[in-house]
Amino acid sequence: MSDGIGLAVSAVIFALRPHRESGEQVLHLPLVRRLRAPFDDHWALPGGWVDEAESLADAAARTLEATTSLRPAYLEQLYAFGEVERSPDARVVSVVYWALVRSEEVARTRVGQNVRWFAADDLPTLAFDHNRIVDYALWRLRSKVEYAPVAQSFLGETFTLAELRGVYEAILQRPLDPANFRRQMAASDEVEPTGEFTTTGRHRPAQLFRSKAAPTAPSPWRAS
Amino acid sequence: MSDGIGLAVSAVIFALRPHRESGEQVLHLPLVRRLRAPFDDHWALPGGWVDEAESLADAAARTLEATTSLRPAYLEQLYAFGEVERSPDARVVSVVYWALVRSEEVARTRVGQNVRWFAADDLPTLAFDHNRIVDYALWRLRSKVEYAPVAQSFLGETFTLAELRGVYEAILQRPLDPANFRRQMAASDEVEPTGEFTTTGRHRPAQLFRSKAAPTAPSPWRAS
DNA sequence: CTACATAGAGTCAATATGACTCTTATCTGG
DNA sequence: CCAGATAAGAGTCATATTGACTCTATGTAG
Repeated sequence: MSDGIGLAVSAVIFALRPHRESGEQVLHLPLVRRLRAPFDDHWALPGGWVDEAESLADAAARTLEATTSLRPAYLEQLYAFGEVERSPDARVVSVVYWALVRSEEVARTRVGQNVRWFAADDLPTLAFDHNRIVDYALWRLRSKVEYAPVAQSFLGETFTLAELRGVYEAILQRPLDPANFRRQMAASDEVEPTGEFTTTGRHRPAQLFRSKAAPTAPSPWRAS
Repeated sequence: MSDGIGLAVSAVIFALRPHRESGEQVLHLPLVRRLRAPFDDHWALPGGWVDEAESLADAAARTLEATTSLRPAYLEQLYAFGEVERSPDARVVSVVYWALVRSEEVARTRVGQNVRWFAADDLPTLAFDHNRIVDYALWRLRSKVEYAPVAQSFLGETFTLAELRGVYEAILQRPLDPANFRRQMAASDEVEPTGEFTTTGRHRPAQLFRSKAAPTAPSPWRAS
């Protein structure tokens, strides 16, 4: 075989949280403070070593829950990073996943001293090549949201079209026309109306929708 | 660390070759005959173990050249396959790449007893989970050709639009309207006319084109 | 009851796409 | 040397999609 090569998994976990000042929904991700060298005291993506008895995806879900106690609504492999000098001293190949978690789930979570949420567009300098990894994950999320039904994973079982549009706007960082958004969703077969309506705050009640086709898995699985 | 986990690379290498009967251009890929257990005597994707001193992409290119002596015009990571029971007895994680090689390059290559080209849509039962991997690579190639300039990698420095269209037709397995294809290519900024023309066979000479934007790398690199 | 805000439907011009026609340039067979 | 045959390359037309915009319905707050 080969070896002397460490095999790790990490995850870029996205959630929507209100920005501390503006209050707008903004993409955030949880980072973990490193407690040993290399990059002692730097922030890093949650992750860990792959167990011999678990698949890569299982390892990603496990380490993600162990470090942040989050359970994602969507999980997909991002890329395997395998440059030689990614980590000083050791050779490490990281299979990185990206994940989306619902806002409810975020609230449920206690984050301690060593886990903290950061706005995705305003990160400190991270350990290893993790800044680059986050950039790539962001690019992938923003691309994928345009052609695949992933945005729903940020929301609960049912949601209004305005809420869903808010998710798209937060991801794409630009306003979308409500009427056109509604039309595209109606045509796209991604959501379906439940009969129910919001017993709303102060405006006309909005109909609740639910996702139709469950967000499809990565796609190696589509082939099977 | 972890370990006891073998880290391998494999490659799905596509080239266009005339189908043995119909003579049409068809996607082919080279497979390697296994000479030991497990799956002794089965055909498998070319690959090998990752060296401690080389990146994943380098390992893919090296093992690919070592087993098939092909040098690809395009190489991109496909997926990291890491199910527990992929390989009997051992635990192996395979980072799989997919590649495109020019037809010239194919001709230049001697393939021996233990390396053979197969039509991509008509494969035998392969070792490990390699059939599934090929299916996924095919899906990826067919998707990607619709929005990224990868088809050029099958051709040489210059080519006519008819040749390029032939590549698309072979990949997508459906005829494309010549006039519409020309229009889209003109609009797409992917190719540019050289001034030269084919000193043709028996018809009106066609202008030669070359690719404009070099086929972009995977995209973790676009972010940097 | 009035003002206001969002839900949701509809209009219109610009653009992209598929199917098709027409002209031009070359080779081949008589 | 001329008459097909064939592909190159330009152009036409009906249709679908998209962005920008308008209009009406239905709730709450005062």
